[in-house]
Amino acid sequence: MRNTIAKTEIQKLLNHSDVALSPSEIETQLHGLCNRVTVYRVLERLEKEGFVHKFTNVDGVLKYAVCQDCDTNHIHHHNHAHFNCTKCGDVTCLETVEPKFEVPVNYEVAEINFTLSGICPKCAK
Amino acid sequence: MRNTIAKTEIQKLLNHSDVALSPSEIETQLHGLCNRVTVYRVLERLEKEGFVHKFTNVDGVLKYAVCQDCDTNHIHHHNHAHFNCTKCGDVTCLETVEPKFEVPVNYEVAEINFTLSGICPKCAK
DNA sequence: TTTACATTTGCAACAGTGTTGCAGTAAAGG
DNA sequence: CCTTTACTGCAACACTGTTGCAAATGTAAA
Ligand SMILES: [Mn+2]
Ligand SMILES: [Mn+2]
Ligand SMILES: [Zn+2]
Ligand SMILES: [Zn+2]
Repeated sequence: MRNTIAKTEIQKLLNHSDVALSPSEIETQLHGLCNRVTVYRVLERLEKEGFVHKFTNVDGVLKYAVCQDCDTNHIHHHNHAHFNCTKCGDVTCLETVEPKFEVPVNYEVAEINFTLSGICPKCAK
Repeated sequence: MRNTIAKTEIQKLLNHSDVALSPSEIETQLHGLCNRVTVYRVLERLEKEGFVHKFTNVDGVLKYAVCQDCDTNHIHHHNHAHFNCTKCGDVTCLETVEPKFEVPVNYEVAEINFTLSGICPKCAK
């Protein structure tokens, strides 16, 4: 997979962001550097390469964030929680929060999507 | 809130369904009984009245399902899991599955959205 | 039963998200 | 520098969900 300007800039954005970003947020922050469609396709590539993981936010919109441990550990585990602040709108990875649960017999769980909403520390005070 | 034909039929659909339904699925099953927009507005009403609860599926689409214990217990608790079968596409409430988790300090959790995906019992064999 | 009126509905129009096909562009290696 | 093929932009599309407004309808009072 080739290193293009769009890819490089999107990777930079995600690396420097402390919140998960949606394709449209990324497009805005790129100030017209590339087309909307390219953002989608680059993100798809970055996910395949293991640089980012994606999830669906409570509002149904896609969000992308860098993988924290995957690149170092070479193991992909994305069963952590995501937090959506209803005040500032920020969506953050809670890498340390992994839900414990038990499903009824015969259900085979492959992936989980665990999104919390409420007030984040920044907005709490 | 008034009892209209649309509302009655949508309630029937949801009551008799063992899977959660999206507005568009409901619209289809109503065979043109009412407008698309009406489905959205009726569902909104039913949710306010406490007959149904809604959540966002892994694919970002809204899903509605009847409340099981709420109407009898008069307590609303919707922190249960939802299961999305990747084979048949069915989305079901797992009323008994409630995730256990702990968030970092200063995070105030108001609601949770916990969606599992994998293979359902029907498709497992 | 009729009337009055707030609620509900249909329609049209819209915003937003995500996808696809295709022609043109540019990265990477030789 | 040339060739190959991945990548990009554009246009067009499908789908989900929302809103404003005029017309229809449910409900309760007259
Ligand atoms: Mn994450
Ligand atoms: Mn449910
Ligand atoms: Zn916040
Ligand atoms: Zn299934």
